[in-house]
Amino acid sequence: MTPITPTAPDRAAASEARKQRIRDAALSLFSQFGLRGASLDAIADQAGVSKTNLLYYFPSKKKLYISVLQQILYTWLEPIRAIDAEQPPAAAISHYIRIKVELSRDHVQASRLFCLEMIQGAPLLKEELQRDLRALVEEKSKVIEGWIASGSLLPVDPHHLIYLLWGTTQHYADFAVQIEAISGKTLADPEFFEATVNNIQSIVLGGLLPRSNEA
Amino acid sequence: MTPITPTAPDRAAASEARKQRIRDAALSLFSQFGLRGASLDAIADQAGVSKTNLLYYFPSKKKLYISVLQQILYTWLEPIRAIDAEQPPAAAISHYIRIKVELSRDHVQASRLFCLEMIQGAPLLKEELQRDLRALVEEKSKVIEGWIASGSLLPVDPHHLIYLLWGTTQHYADFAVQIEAISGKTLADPEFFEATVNNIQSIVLGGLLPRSNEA
DNA sequence: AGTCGGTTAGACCATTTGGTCCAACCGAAA
DNA sequence: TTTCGGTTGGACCAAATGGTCTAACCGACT
Repeated sequence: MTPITPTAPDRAAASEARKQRIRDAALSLFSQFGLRGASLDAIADQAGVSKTNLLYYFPSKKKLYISVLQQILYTWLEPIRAIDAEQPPAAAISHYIRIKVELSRDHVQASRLFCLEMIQGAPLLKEELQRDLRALVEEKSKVIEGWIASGSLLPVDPHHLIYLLWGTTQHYADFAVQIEAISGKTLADPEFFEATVNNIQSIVLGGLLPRSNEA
Repeated sequence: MTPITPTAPDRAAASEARKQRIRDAALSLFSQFGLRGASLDAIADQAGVSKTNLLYYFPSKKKLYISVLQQILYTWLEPIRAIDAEQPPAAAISHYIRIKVELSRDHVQASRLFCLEMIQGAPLLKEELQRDLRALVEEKSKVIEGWIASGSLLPVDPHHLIYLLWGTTQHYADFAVQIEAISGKTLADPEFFEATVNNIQSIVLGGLLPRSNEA
């Protein structure tokens, strides 16, 4: 399948492992300090590799950054792909919220890097956002509108619903420090994780106000 | 009130204006590239001031950063202070959402700098968060619990409600690029602004699911 | 006029940083 | 054994960066 490796396969595997170690270190530092704020020295250091070696695998800082970004982008947008019209909306949205909070728990750094890139104006992702993500959101909006038309969902603008879900779930990764300062808990705590999922689900699906039983 | 200025008041005023110009430029660059990513040269340049002059007013980069951060912190946490037990919850929360979305519209850079600082672990704000913000949230949580006890709000964990409100509203500032890529609109557009506020209010207060009229 | 303190900027410095160069290494094929 | 391509790292470089030093400026008060 892959082109025959010119040297022993161990060689190629070791090389790929090294690349991944570098990408991991890069994610760790980029997600904390941004593209400009993280230095190649620091990344190479954390990866346990010489800077020259890093630049052998990734010919420039920007290339490394893009490589890292590409790798997380797919994972990041996966949950929304899974939203599916066949399910009843309550189940679909509940499931989406859970998956997204899981993502915030298990991929904090990816979440933060994504956020950093957005804050900076997404110079490297703008095209992809405008093309792929926009189409994806449009498709899912159709699904939501179908639910509304069938009367199983109250009328809301699908876009804003999606933004609310994104914003809320993402918040638990990006602002984890703040949340920990206030609640003293992290998503790593299973109880807090469940409480988070349940509360978001209950507010989004049921709202805050009790329905006075009139009419 | 203030100690008598040793020189003419114009002098002091001009000086303060300059300081503010520097802080503004600093906010603009720090909020885009972070503490490490923004350079003093660039800040001085954008403020129309020599780098030496900048360092005359703010003796170090870190001091400048802290000064900027301090200035936005108060503004940033003001809306939650305004939540008040006397109002009915629907009005109080609706109002809070509107104020917060206004903040995301009018202080994008402040929002982003705040977000950046959180992502980095808030090394400079952690104490203040743990002390002031925590107390503030605790106080407001009491108010929310009062509403729940009186039956005018469905039972939710106040903390998670607050996080949901923060996350959702903040999202419109920090991820403005993404939102613009998808919706093609900005909060600067009055219609989009109103739609944003209304949709968040309606989802948070009323939820998504229609209440089947049973019982 | 002189001077005094707050203010401003140009020259300069040490360190950091992204990136290049060259010599060496190493396992496999000839 | 030699050689060869992929791999590795130490030395090095030019630019950028945070910060200092020194000299001059300027308006107010004597």
